[in-house]
Amino acid sequence: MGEKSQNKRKYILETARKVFLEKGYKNVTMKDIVEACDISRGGLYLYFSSTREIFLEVLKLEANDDDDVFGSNISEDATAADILALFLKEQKKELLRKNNNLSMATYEFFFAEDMPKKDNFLKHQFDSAVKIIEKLIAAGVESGEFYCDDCSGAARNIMFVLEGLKVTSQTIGITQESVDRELLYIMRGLAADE
Amino acid sequence: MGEKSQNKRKYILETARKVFLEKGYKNVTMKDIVEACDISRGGLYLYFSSTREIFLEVLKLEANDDDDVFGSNISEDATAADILALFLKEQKKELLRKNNNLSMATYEFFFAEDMPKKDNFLKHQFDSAVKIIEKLIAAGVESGEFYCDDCSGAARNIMFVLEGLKVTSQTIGITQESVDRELLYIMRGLAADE
Amino acid sequence: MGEKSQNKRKYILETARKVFLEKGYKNVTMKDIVEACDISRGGLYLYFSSTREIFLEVLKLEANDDDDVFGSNISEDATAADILALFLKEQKKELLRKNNNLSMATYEFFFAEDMPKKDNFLKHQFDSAVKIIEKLIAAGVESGEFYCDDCSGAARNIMFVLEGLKVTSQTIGITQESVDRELLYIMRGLAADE
Amino acid sequence: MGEKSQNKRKYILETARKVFLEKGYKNVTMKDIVEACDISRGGLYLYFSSTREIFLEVLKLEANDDDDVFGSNISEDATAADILALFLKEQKKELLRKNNNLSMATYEFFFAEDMPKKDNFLKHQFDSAVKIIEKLIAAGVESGEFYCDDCSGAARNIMFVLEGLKVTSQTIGITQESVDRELLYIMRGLAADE
DNA sequence: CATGAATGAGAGTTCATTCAT
DNA sequence: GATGAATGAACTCTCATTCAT
Repeated sequence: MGEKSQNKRKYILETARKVFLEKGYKNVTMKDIVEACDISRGGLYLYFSSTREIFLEVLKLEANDDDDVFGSNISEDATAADILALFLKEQKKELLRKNNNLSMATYEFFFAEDMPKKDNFLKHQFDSAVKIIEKLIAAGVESGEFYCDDCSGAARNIMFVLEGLKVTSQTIGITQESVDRELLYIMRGLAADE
Repeated sequence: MGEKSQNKRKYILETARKVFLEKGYKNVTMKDIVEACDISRGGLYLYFSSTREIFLEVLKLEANDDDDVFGSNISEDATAADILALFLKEQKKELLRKNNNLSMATYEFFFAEDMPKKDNFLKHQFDSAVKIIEKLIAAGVESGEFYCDDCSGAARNIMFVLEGLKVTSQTIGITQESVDRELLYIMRGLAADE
Repeated sequence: MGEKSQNKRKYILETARKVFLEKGYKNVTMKDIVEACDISRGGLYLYFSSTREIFLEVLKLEANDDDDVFGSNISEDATAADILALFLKEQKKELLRKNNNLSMATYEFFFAEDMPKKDNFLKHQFDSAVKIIEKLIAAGVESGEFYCDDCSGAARNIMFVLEGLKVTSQTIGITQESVDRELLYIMRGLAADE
Repeated sequence: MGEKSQNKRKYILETARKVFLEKGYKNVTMKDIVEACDISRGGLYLYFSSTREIFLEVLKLEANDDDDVFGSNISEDATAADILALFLKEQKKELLRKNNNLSMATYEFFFAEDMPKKDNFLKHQFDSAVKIIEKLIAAGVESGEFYCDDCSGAARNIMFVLEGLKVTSQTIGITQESVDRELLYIMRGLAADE
């Protein structure tokens, strides 16, 4: 039965997600997932044939969930600055969310596996985020909220800082104050009155 | 003989470095290192007892070598802007150096292993780099080369961007133009005439 | 429905035959046959319960088909020598027929499985072939075509040579010339003018 | 220690031989051999990496032992007929030796594995045996013991018969009388007074 | 009859680690 | 110090076989 099968598939991915959350990527074995799901060894192979495949599927689900980030909670009359602030706030939440966050495993995955650098979905995510931010800044400049003579550069800069924060939060840790300070620095850099 | 022993130790670390360079961190086994060093399995254990320990030692050596980065090639009458530009240029070289660079393995190591976040040498490196950049900027402001009302924030921002570039270069790839653009963006942000 | 069921049974055997042809005996799994037949795993078990059983059934069908070998294409006034020559020609065709021939799998089957040596149908085939050849030779001697003072021995000798050729063709290969030479040698041995 | 290592290697091969003798080729697993040798799983892999490899090595040893067959027990003044008779007697012994004989496993091996037909040592054995027999017959003709106008054909015929006997003895069984009868038939075919 | 998801035993393989020499 | 054979735990993966639907 296709539906039942789909449910089980989803169940496995959700369970596997928790395992990756806890143990990272490379330390997870098929056996770990089998045990976490409480299914048989062979049963797992009916659905997926490697931890790599499972992790990629988990990431896909994750990406779908993330798509909502921008779409919701934006009131009709929000200004560009409001939206950018909201976006950064979301990022901050993400950064500080210690134990419900796949960044660690994701980085590990991308470092441990040979992924194509030109065409992977991390790149797509990065590039599309840059575009969105660029538009927001441009809109802010238009409306007089922001001052910026290189919207594209500013957008990229923001994304690199966020990336830096993200990786830093995983390797050397980062405090809430640190994040606030960096995001504030960014917003200030765009402020019209500068 | 202590000296002989030290030499062998060093030989192992240098050889292991090449292995990590080629295969990353987690994919390297004690066996790999034994084979690369062409020593006996038991022999390796006389010096090190895990890949983790070896990798940490390799990183220590690496860190010592890196200390020279700032110390050399700076002429007496270099201005703050000169020095900062030089520093960024070094960073760029590092970023683009594809195959003689342990970043990949280092990131992998920090993601795959449970490291203390408060006290690890990546943090020390980061913090001391921030301090140095901050001083440079302050000196530049003093001399009128730079304009900046939050030297500390600017320094941290630079380091986060660099970290973002570094991780990005490993996961989704980065072109020389991209690096140039980002570094230019940073320098412009400090330019006095802004 | 019995008839429908019989058809399916036959379909499975015919499909399985192709699989054995391609992969031999021991390398074929129930899964292989299920997939080749495009039926369900459980479905196959309704008809057969092991590859061994299936192979034996395939061989039975095969044997039935082989019974025609002698019956057809023999004109009324054929002499004993003609018929023997025809028989050897058939055997030659069989020997050289590379890919539509179950010998390989059959040998493998008999070597890999513990079969009773006294009572298996290979033995029946062998023994009845010996008898037929013996009669042919006797008839040839009667008619003056052949010379032979041990028809039974000659018949067995022919069958052993054929068996040797058959196994040799599978293990170390055999050329058409080789086969011709051997068959000619046999016929010459029987020739009356020797 | 190379010598010790060689001894163990030999011990494994001898033990494995017994296993193949008992269970054939394809039914033997690495685990079977490990258990028969009473060594560790990993230990076996230090020496061999598959049952195929082990079987090939066993066959090599076997072949070396077989080389003596012709060399020994031949008195100075033996005639060609004597030597041929001796050879056939050896073959007979081999054929009837039920449980100390790798033929079964060897055939199984050659059927189950994809071996090159042009260049495998079975072929070498076959071809060189043909040559030896041919020479023997020629010598016998020379000395007046044999009559034969196609020594080469006769030699090949003998080998094919032997091959047929060999395979037949494994698949449908063969009695001592049968073997005697066939060998006698062969010798008679060569007798000068025919 | 037929399906196909599920199970679990078992084969293959690799390696960290030890230890007698 | 140094060797490398040996161990055994752990992991991957495949299938024969069952059973609820």
